[in-house]
Amino acid sequence: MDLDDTDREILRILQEDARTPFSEVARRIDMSSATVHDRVNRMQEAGVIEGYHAKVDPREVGFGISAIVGLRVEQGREKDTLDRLSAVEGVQEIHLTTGEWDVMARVYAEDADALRELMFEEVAQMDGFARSQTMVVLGTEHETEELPV
Amino acid sequence: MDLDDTDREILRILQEDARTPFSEVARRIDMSSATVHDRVNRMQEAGVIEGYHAKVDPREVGFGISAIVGLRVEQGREKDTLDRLSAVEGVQEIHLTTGEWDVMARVYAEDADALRELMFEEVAQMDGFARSQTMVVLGTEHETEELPV
DNA sequence: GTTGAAAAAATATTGAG
DNA sequence: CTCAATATTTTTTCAAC
Repeated sequence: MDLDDTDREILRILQEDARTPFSEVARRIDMSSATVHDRVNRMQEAGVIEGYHAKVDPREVGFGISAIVGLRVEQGREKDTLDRLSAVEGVQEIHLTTGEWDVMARVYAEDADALRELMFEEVAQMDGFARSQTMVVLGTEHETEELPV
Repeated sequence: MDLDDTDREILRILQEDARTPFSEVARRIDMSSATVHDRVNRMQEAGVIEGYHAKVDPREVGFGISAIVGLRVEQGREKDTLDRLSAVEGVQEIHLTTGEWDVMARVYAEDADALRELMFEEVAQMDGFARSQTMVVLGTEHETEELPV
């Protein structure tokens, strides 16, 4: 889909605050809210906007620790192995990558103990993983949901 | 902040679709919309809900490639180095980690060429980084914005 | 592709149990 | 904390340019 400057402005506003009323978006970009509505609909249908999500603070809901995990997957069974990994609660992202690891995953757990259990008793024991490395996140210096559109 | 089951249900709904009208949230959890409104306000004020963001497909806005980057930071100048890294366009996340790398970052770029430029001509040249490794994301197997609350 | 206006729906607010 | 009623805003639709 081709996006013009108006579309990009709308995206910027909704990335920053997805609950901004269309009427206010319209005010800010100096157009009618019907136009905003129409453009947002088209961007949703085209898959440019994939959804709207409330960002919840992990700590406030009991996830006191997270880690970035590198994994080596045994050849020939990637699909099945990753499907099982996806289903593990606390596993938020799984990316196939070049370089040192086949897979990089982001996992959340309640505390260090739960993370140990998750990694060493659940993930590392799963068939299909040859090796893993857990990098515990000590802190997040910078994090944005907003792409520079 | 203490969250009860009702709060958690509201969080689940808003994590899945942040634009769900409060009246519909209320219907689904069988409460009045005033209650939902009140609870959402309290969760916002307490920082449980950090915001609402439209999820935009990176490819649709010109980011055809992304990478997970490991970095070693020279001791004694972490703060300044990471501040400068945060300001680089396309750098979405920066986490301090244990293990092989001091810092893990997620970066987005237009294409392989732009990623090379970003990494080797911008980041790797920055004072303060001793070493880096770029793991190009070949695909994303699983990704959710929703924490299992 | 955009607009303005009207109808439908949702949200904010208030007072009370 | 929750509800119900009301006042205010917003969303949605649609004829018209």
